[in-house]
Amino acid sequence: MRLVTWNINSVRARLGHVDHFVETHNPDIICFQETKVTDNEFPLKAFTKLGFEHYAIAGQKSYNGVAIFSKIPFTKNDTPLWCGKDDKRHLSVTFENGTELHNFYVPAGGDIPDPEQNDKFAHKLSFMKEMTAWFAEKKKDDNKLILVGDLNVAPCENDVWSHKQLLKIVSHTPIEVAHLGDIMASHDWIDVMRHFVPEPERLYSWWSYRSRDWKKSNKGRRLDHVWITPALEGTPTAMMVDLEARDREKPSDHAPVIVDFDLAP
DNA sequence: ATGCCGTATGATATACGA
Repeated sequence: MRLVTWNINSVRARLGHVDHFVETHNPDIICFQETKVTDNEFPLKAFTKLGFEHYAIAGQKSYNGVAIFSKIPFTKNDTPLWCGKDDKRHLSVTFENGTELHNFYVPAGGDIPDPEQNDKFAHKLSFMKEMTAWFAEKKKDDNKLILVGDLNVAPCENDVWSHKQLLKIVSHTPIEVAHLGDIMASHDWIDVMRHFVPEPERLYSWWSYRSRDWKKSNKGRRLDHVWITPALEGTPTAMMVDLEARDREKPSDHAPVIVDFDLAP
């Protein structure tokens, strides 16, 4: 089973990229973030044409939005109102073998890394705290869970181009890294990307639009994640960040992360 | 942190991304 997480930065602006990606990598399941489209405007036909018969979408106008497309059947689960907002940042589905997939888009958090001065940063921290409490509440040793998405935190030193220079930059501040660590501890989550590419190797999934040559400057960050619970330990067989997608004409600023599992959900 | 791009919107300026 091949699973993908991809912050697409507008699904409608990126349909050609999706076609190319699916033809090249033939995923079974794709989780998108930042679809930026309401459910009634979602370009579903493009996905059924690609063979994704099963889907769950939760979007809003302009901002946010998550979606799951799958060739494997699932049932959609109810999800909480994170921070009391219905802002379309989480989808959860369960496959027939009981594996539960969670697709998250954690708030970006704005520019100033101080919850007193910046409501967006306060929202990000609260969102992560709620995730910790929610998964702690849900925890059972035999839970087969996969969590993917744009978590907007690059936790390891080599998840960013300069650990030292980004310590006060939102996405790599110690408080965010600690909050992400709390979520990981809440269900003993395993970081699948770092299982395949351990520190101190550099590992990024996002590069700013603002550099002239993203590949040459390579000032990236690992904001996208794939985690599994211990009940699924050993099932991932390969991981790849698709740099080619980031290098195409008018790309998303995030690259797709591909993980292969020895699983038949 | 540098550098200033990209998406979306009752748009031609502004919010947001990170």
